[in-house]
Amino acid sequence: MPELPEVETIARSLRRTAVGLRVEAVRLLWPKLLRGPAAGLRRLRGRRIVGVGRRGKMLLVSFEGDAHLLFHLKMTGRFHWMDRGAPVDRHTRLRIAFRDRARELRFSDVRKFAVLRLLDTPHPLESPALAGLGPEPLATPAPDLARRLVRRNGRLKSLLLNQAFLAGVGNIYADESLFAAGLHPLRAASSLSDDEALRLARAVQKILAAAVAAGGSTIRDYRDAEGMDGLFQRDHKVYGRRSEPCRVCGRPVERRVIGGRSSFFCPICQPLRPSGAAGRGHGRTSGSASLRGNGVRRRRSN
DNA sequence: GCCACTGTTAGCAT
DNA sequence: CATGCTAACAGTGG
Repeated sequence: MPELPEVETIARSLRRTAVGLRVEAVRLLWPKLLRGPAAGLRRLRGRRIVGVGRRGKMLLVSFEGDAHLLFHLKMTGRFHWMDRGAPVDRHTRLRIAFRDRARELRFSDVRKFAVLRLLDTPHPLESPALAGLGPEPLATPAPDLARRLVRRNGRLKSLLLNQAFLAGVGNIYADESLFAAGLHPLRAASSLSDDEALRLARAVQKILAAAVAAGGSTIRDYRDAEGMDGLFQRDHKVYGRRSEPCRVCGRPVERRVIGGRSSFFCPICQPLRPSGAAGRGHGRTSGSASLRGNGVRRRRSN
């Protein structure tokens, strides 16, 4: 389900509604949700929620005393505010009740892919659970992202989905970004001209920012913690539009499986081989430095 | 009933 | 480093 814009929207929703509340009880209904001993959750009793954050597609709920719940929602993870006495849906995996509150926060997950970790550190963002993630697309200058792109060999589609390469982009926003950049999902990243790489970096940022502003995309299940639908699905140009006319050129949108994921693109607007004068070869933009070469050698992390 | 499909990703083989 | 396959699980739709 949720990619960066959806998780960001949920984080904002929880920030509005949950920060400041003091925990009365945490009940884990599906023990496998939590990586680590369930007993640890008892420590949260009596503590207030002091903040809600996001890193990539991970949601971080922070409590007093250096305790944090780190959620990965995977496909179908959702939060709901419910009356404490309301019937518990069969997909509810976790309940958090608060002092002096009639409503409790429930986490549900139909497919049981979601993962929860309890962190006890003053610096959760440096925890090993987040260590492998690539940069935050909206907090990294586009030229830096472009430089990373051009150093890789894989297909654009797979690279954008690779969380170690870039954190937070999933199937919807990868396809929408590639369309916005006019680049074919099968293009090798290393074949991009400097202009193309920069175009893609900016397209990713533009699409993600617009999606956050629209509250994410509601295709099926997704809602924020307050039950609100996202609206960005209305702006999808290619995702889920197989055989429908491209909104720019009118030709049918194509669907193909790439790297095991269904991929939607317009074969005219996103040609595999660049045509026309723009974007051919490895030419550098006049007056600006190349994204390639004369770079500092990367040292391998130990 | 069967089959294909789904917004994710870890693990393993090649 | 890249790619392909499987599995984790449940529901929906043809």
